Amino acid sequence: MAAHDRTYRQLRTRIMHGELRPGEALTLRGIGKEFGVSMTPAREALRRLVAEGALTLSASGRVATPELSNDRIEELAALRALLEVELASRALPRAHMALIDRLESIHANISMNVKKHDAVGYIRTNLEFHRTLYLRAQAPAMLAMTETVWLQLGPTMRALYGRLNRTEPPIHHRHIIAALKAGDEPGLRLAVRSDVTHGLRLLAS
Amino acid sequence: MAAHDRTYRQLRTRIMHGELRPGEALTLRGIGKEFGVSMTPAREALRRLVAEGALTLSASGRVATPELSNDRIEELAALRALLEVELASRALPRAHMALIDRLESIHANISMNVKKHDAVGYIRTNLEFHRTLYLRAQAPAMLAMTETVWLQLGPTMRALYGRLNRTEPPIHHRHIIAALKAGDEPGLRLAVRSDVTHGLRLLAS
DNA sequence: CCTCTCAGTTTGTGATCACATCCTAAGTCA
DNA sequence: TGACTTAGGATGTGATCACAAACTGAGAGG
Repeated sequence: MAAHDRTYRQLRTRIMHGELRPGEALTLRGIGKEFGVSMTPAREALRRLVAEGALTLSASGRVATPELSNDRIEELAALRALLEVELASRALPRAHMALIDRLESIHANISMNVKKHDAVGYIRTNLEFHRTLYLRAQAPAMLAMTETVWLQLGPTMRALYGRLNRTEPPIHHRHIIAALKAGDEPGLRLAVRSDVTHGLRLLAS
Repeated sequence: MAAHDRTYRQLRTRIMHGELRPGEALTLRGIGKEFGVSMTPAREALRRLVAEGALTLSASGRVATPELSNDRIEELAALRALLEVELASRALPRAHMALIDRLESIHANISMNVKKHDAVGYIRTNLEFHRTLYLRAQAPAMLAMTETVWLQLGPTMRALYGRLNRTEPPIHHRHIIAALKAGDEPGLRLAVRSDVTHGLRLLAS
């Protein structure tokens, strides 16, 4: 596989899972050395992430993880709500029992990560929960757009859960599963919207 | 200004305005020669557009304008509806008279382009109409996301316009302006949704 | 007339280099 | 002590090159 693509993928998951702090700087030669490639593929990987909004580019060409303003966080939360409510709604008619079982299994993993106070693990399994549901919507462009929002929020999410110090798994996931079982579309929309905006709202204060 | 950025911008507007046909291929050396730069900035510009979904990357690394399936077109239309209705709704409370005057002036330009059968001019002024309205929403991330949808639809829009052979300016723009004047939010949402999905629906058939 | 083969050409990839700019920190002067 | 200066290092940019893979089209064989 192409070196630039490998580099891109690894950096992307690191960012989405919150393994990088907001404001952390990345250099071409540093990335190149870390992944054993030259500057060229490192540059492509970084510029691609910049294009997706996962990284910011300073006026002098330096690239770093974004430090989001409160306004930006609220806007991204609104985008998550808009897109994910639609995705969940489209997934609902196709959600059979196997999907619900899988969501419950992922939910158990989330609870485990909460207990272990593993922030990265928590973010990873939480996103897995959402992605598993949305995959059923059969809307790849919409899902891709949602993932770029997750990407933009990655470093900030980490900061959020660091200062939140959770002891309970997200209550809204239970509501999502219940609404899926009942085929209750309004309930599902509300549960997804609450889950998405819940944590981010209190970060922006 | 940086060469790769100049190249990127020029290509981007060409694609968004429908100056390239669906399926048209682009090469690094060709782009480089056309814009008077070497392969390096040409590559960065192309990869950035690929990252935004404006161009597709074949398995062998060749890059071309996308040929969208009907399902994909419908999905992108749904995304436009979702995002643009929200943007219009957010712009409504801030829409004062100067904005409405400006929209009416742009609408006159659209009518002119329809009369001249100028497809590229039509697409350009039509997008200008929407962007002018959405700029008032003060939601940069949402607007950026909307523009990447426009970008993905660019070449297809051109094909659409060619087979549509319009003789009248879009009726829904008048409804949008009327709703703005009246401060009628439900009416505005409906008008924007109709305008956005109108043309694209009949393309996917 | 159609299909397969293969050599020539085109194309993307990644490495390296020279250069201009930016950043940093030690040093200097008021 | 504090602000300014400056030299050295670090960093992004763009050009060029070698190489491998993919594509193209002409020609051979059926």
